[in-house]
Amino acid sequence: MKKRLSHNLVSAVNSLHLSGSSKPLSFHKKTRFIQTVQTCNNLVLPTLTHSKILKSGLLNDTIITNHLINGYIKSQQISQAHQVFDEMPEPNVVSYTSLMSGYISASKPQLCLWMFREMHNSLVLPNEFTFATVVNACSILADLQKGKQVHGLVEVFGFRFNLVVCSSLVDMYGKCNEVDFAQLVFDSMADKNVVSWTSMITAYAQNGRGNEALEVFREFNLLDWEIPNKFMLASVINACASSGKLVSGKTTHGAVIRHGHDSNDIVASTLVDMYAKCGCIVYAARVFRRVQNPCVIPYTSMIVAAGKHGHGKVSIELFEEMIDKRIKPNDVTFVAVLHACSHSGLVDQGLEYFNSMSWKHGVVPEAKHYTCVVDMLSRIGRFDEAYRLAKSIKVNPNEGASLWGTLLSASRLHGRLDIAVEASKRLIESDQQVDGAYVTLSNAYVLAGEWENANDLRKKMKQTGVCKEPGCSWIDIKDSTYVFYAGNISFKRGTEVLRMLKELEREMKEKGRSKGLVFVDVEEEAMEETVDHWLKRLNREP
DNA sequence: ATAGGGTTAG
Repeated sequence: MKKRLSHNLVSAVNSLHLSGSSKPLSFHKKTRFIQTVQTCNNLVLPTLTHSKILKSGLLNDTIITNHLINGYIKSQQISQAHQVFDEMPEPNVVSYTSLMSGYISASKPQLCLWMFREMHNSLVLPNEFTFATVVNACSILADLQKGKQVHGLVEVFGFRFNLVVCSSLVDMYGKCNEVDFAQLVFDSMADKNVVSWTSMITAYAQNGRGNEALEVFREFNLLDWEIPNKFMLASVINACASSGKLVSGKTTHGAVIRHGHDSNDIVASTLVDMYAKCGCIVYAARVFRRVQNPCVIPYTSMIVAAGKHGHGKVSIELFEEMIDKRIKPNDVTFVAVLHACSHSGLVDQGLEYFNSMSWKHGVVPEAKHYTCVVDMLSRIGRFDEAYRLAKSIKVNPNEGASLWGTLLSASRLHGRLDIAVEASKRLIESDQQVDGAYVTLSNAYVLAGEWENANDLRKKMKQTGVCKEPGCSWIDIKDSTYVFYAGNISFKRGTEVLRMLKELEREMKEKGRSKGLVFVDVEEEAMEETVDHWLKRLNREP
């Protein structure tokens, strides 16, 4: 590899022979030059060739300069690329589009949009590459408004029949949680390929509509003109995981093996995740151990899987194993570890990991990590620390919602009304999950016996039209899905379930694990009666 | 010359 690089370097210089002379290059030399820049993948080469081009006066040649821009982008020197762009007398579509996609690979999608606006103000017209790129920026930002604007321009410029542009539109609508729009675009497409089908499946899978994702997958298979690839299979398994479909998950696992994708890291990660979410931790572990040289992603999935099943110690072992193998943990890995510690009561170890993130592993804690720690501390009743930590960081509305939401539900469980009030105030301020905040706070009042406050809050909800959709869980048995709504036991064998819960509660109390279960997830006005009824019943019973 | 899809938490 090293040899090839230095060879490139030499040939770059040789192919130019430019020093001093400003003679136009021969076609042959230009081609040689372009080939050299294309293969460059180190930091020195673009700069070196840049200076050669500068001396030769070739910087006015748009094609040559575009190659230089791409050279800088490939070697991750986006600001240099932009500088070259700025000095171009006549940038064309490629110059603009290259820089735009450069900004995306530099994880600066905002600047990609900015470049697109610049382009719009110039006389250069966008092409299908430009649109695919800018739509991609919108989906990374999950910016529906921008996405729709760009979609309008796609129609205006006549790219609505372009396969790639439409695939990225499907993806964009999916990432913006507008699955029905995604379906609309998908249905309007004349040409479809594995990528567009995968985008559609992913859109459903990532929006909690696993059934429809599987339906689309079935439709794809019925066409029988292309076989699913690893991208598609990963997405389908994700759909199974998020809707708890073990049987479909196993069937898809079969397809993964048949198509020879079982050695793929990411596919294995989705399988680990799917089995863990469907309750089969043993299968999850088996799939994980079969991965040769797992990278950070399967490790993280397995850490999550163990943590979810209450094996926090195993999560920690996996983390340490990973570090020993010199695999660098990322931000998600730490969420997983902290989450695992939190759910297994390994608070001190969790705090230790949290404090070592930055200096030991080079991962700067973000809001989501603070949220985990707040969760960890408040779970065991260390509210004052949790509250202090939550107050100490700056968050955007979205992050604030999960941060204060975590604190709110924990403080309700522990009956810390003061913190519950404070947390819900902040939650309502963040203008996210307002419905949930109202309900949880009102439940906290109920728990503290402050019925009047609870009623006031209910009234306020009615006035402002805030209404909470009832939460639910479900399980698939054979071909049927059984759905259970929060606060509702009016299904078959409901009383049996309640009796079982009481029994579990008794055992937990005996082992000192719980101060008592809370059965007050009043989600709807109409259910208040039944819940009150239970509450009284539960209080009456010893 | 420049473009599209997969994973991990709550």
